[in-house]
Amino acid sequence: MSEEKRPKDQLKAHIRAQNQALILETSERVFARQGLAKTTTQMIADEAGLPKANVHYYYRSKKDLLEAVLERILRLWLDSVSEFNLEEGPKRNLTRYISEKIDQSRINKNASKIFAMALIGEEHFVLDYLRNLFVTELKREKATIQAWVDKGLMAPVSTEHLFISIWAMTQTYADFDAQVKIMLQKDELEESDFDEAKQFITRMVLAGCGVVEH
Amino acid sequence: MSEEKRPKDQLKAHIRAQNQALILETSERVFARQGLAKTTTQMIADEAGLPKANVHYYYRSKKDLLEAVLERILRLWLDSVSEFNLEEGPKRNLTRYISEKIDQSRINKNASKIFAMALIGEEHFVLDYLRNLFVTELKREKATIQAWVDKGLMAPVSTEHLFISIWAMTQTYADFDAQVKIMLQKDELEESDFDEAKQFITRMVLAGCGVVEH
DNA sequence: GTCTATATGTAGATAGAC
DNA sequence: GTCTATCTACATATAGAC
Repeated sequence: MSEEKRPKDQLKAHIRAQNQALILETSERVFARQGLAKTTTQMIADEAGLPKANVHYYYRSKKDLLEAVLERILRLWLDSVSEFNLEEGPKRNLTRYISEKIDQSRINKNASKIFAMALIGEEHFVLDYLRNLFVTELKREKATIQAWVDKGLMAPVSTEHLFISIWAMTQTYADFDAQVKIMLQKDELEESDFDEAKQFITRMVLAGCGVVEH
Repeated sequence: MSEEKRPKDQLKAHIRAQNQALILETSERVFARQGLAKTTTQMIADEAGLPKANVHYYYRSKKDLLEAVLERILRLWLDSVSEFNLEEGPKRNLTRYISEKIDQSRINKNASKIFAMALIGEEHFVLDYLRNLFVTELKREKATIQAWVDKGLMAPVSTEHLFISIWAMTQTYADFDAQVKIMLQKDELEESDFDEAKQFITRMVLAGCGVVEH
């Protein structure tokens, strides 16, 4: 009975996917620029070139839309940072991790800002995500670091404070870029600024963790 | 001609000062809890036990009120961190600076959060303040650090990236406390958590800057 | 699936009696 | 200086024609 409907369904599914993608991309820009609460569905609709009712057709409420944006951000985000590789040792791993985090902030600044805004506003959606992340990811990294400590490759440090510090330092270049620009007295940050940040942060982390050269 | 009015004027001035203080303190709590945009003058009025029109009598607009809150925060803030003392050398100075910044975040968490929210939202008021701060304060600190480098007391580092990192690490314990709580798996942060943060951050900064022991 | 028109709620702000 | 009542604007969200 639904045989004849398939082509039409496929077309509809295509339109749906396209419009949803357009709305999500536009929302990410507008949310990052205006702030979560100041953003209106009207602004998003205007910037996407759609009537407002169309936005509400795909995402019933503004809250639904924000959560869809956050989900997309977080999914892409996890993929852009490598897991620790036990055999390579702390020096290479920490250096790569910091580099990837800085790249992530630079390349997808809007995503980073939205995440920070949701976190500072204590959005349940983001807190729940972090709790999950903690269980699945962080515990593994913690075990890896402990193994390096046991092998004498680095000093015993608090994994929690280490990650808190690395995240704070790397994300500040995206989330508080207005402050960073004032500090560096630049109108826009260049790739070289991010490279200097990488070097400085890596140097501090490796030295602070007493990572042995090899 | 105004001789007889003085007592009445003094009373009015007293009432004004008291009400303004009440409104500012309440606003700081509500802004930090709800976020800048989600906060309504009605919420502030309710929590202060005043009618909304009374709030608008003292602060004509919500924007005026937010700026008054920010001004109060920033004024108190500068006073709570010591300036660098050239003779003491980098180890003592950096250790004290980090300790004071962490204390500041812990003791006045709401102020720190409001500042972060205003910064991420790129409020002109805060950006202008930072530009002033840069000119007056940071240039002096930069000269001091350069003097230490010249004396061989520490490695040559970028003052800008150093301050960006210290600010990021110390403020993250206040601004993103929800994230920190999840990482440390605690319902509330205790003074001991902040002490551990101090130690970890200090260790990283001193080691990363190659500060010589003495 | 699209979009105009509209319902409903609530924000910021003020007039004007006390 | 206080506070009720109200104005205006605009937000979210939806109904219903196309």
